[in-house]
Amino acid sequence: MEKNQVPSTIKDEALVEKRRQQMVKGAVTLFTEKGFHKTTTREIAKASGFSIGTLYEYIRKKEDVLFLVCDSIYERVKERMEASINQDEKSVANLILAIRAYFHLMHDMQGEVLVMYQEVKSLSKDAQDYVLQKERDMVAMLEKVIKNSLPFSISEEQVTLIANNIFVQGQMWGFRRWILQRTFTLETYTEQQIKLLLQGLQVEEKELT
Amino acid sequence: MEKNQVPSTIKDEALVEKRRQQMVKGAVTLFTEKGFHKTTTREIAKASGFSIGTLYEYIRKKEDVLFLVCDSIYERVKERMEASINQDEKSVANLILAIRAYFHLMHDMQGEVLVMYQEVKSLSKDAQDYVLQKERDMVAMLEKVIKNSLPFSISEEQVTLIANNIFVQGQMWGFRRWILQRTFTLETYTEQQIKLLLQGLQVEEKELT
Amino acid sequence: MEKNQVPSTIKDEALVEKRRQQMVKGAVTLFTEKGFHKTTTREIAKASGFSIGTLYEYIRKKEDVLFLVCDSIYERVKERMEASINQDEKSVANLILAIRAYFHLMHDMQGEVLVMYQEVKSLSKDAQDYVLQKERDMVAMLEKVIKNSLPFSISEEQVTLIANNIFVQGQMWGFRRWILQRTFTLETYTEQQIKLLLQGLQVEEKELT
Amino acid sequence: MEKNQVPSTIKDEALVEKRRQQMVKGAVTLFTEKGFHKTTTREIAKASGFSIGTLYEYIRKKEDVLFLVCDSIYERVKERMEASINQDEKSVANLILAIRAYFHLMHDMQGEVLVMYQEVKSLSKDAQDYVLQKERDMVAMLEKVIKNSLPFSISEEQVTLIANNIFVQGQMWGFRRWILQRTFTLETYTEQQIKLLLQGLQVEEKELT
DNA sequence: GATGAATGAGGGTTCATTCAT
DNA sequence: CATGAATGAACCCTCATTCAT
Repeated sequence: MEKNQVPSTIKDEALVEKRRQQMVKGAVTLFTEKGFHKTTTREIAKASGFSIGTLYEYIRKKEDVLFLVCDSIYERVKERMEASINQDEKSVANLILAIRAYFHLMHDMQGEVLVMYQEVKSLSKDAQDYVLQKERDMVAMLEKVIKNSLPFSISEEQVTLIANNIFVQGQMWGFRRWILQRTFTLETYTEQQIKLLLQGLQVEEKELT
Repeated sequence: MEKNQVPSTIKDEALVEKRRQQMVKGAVTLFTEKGFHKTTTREIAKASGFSIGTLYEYIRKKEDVLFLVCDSIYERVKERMEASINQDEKSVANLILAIRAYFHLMHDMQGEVLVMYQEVKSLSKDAQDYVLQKERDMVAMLEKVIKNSLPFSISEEQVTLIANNIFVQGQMWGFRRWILQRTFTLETYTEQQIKLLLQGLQVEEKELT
Repeated sequence: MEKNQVPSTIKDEALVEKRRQQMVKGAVTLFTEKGFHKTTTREIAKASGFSIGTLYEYIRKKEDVLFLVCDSIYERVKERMEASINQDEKSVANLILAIRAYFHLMHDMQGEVLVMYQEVKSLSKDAQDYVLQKERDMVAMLEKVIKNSLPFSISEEQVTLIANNIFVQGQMWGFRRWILQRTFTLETYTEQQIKLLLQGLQVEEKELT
Repeated sequence: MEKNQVPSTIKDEALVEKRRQQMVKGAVTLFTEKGFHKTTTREIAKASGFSIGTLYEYIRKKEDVLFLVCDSIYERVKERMEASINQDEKSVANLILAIRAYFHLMHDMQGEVLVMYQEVKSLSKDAQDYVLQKERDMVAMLEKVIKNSLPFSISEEQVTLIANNIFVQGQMWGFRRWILQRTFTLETYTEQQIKLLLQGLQVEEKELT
């Protein structure tokens, strides 16, 4: 289950990679502006810098573009998260680091993430499952950091709940931007959410180093 | 800015109301299953129990159906929330009551809410503003309850943040059902979120009556 | 297995019948001139006297037009043959009558028959079977007449062979028109083929009344 | 009017010949399976064992492939017929020999012949004339044998008619295979047709040696 | 000579919307 | 008021053909 779920008639794999990057970049902009359905394949081709014919050398169906976009988003999210945090370090500081990194990421990828959430249902069942799995992986990452960072143990359930809370709070920064970004900056938003969370976990300030 | 944003050629207002209820009911089901774009006007007409010609006596454009759906959703949400809570009562118990009522509501309206979030961007700018305002009203309601329920005062900012957290946690129960409803029942989910919240607010258990 | 193998969104059955007649008429001309593949659906619509949108209210796919054409051809062939001959009369004269009627028919429907033979393979397997069956019915009709008309008995095999010979000789008049219609008129062609056949069957001239 | 109606950019004529043989072989299979129109040039290239670019070094247009196929078919038919019979021998036996050879040939080339008949109209007028001429040559060959083989004289017209009958009866074995090859083997089919023909010609059995 | 990436005209089909009945 | 046949703009996708390497 890889991105070569989407076959191409082009043999040169490096070229396929390059063209698809162009495609994803152009498509994200368009999907953000008008949504998947109102974006035409010709527009995607144009925004990607090639002709409609060429577009279809690299995908089979319009839906494939959406899949490629979703795939690329999670790939980038995963990359950046893995670069930012240490999943195995055992300290609350690491959890805070992870949240900051994640919120920051969600800030940078507001458009992409919004697109993904509004359009996944246009994917085939299979593709949806694939994307959902990536999301689960992401949440699992957060769960691991949470477990490792707490000096005392909490139930699995609670870990799940908190991980999901953090996950959607990150997305919410982009989804509900019209409301939140009027009151908060990314920094104040991040710090206040962290504070609320730690209080909820009853972790003393002093325990943070 | 009311639902008569959507004009009809029919004079008999009671009939208009009745027909539109049929429409919304049929449309929600269809939109839930296939999304707004993949649902045709003919399907909406059929599901509503009348002909395509008749459908267009009660709306101008397909988008109007979506607007009517969104409007109806918020109408029902507002009604039920107002019936369930007392916005002016000053006690933490009232907040807990409100959260329970809201989560329960989100549970009952999973399909509708999901549709709304995935399709609002298909509305015209004006209609989007209208729906967004309804959402703001809803959040404002939560903010009021939060402020009234706390025995000590917290900053406006924090109230906003908490209200938004509660708001999306309610939606999240439906949005992320594939993950959450595997681990929690609506009750365990609700109670754990409440617990986490109150700890975050550092409200002592005993303060609840 | 009827012509309502091809569903229509139009409810008024009489209208469906009428529009499809227009369609078949227009399509046969076009198919004769340029073949099925080189004829566009827009051309069919135009030749039928309605818009492309209307065309698709009466069919599902372009292939349906071809099916309707084939179906209509055999329907007309069958009608005319049944009107011209008496399947149960026991005389050689009746066979001669049948051949004359059939050749005459093939002459009148040269275009249609040619189209059918050149394009059937563009039909789905199911539709092909349906058309093939109609053809078999037609041959069976000839076989019956042959059997009834001979004063002595011949083998089943020979009946089949002769029926098939007559069948393709009729079509050949249209298929090979560039060669045959230079040498023969329909009448001389018919009479010579009849003569050859009867000699082959060793039926004495005098036996014909 | 030769096969070099189809120009090639390649100078090496032997190579052109070789590549075109590969092409025709691959194309016949494809055309038989899916017809000319539903076969893509890429498929032809692949089946021929070279790239699409190379294909176009040996032809100008897709239609050229069809022409080459038709040309090759008649070339092979002519070759084999000339090898099998003696056009100048004056005996009924020779006619019988010719028919047997021709039917046998049509049996071996069922696919090819069918393709040719269903797709010729896709050729340009010029190419059609060229193919038609080859067909006329073939019929003329049969006419010559018929005339030479009869001990008494019959009219030109009748010769034409009989030649055409034989010609289509040979094709019919392939065209109507679903019906005929259920009842006959190639041998029984051939012998019965010969018998019927000779009776039609009122040639006594004993006259055959 | 051979390759295969690029092109874009053009085809089949859908569906929101209208309007005569 | 209700109906449903008619319309055509617009969309997705294919594939013959070219040309730089």
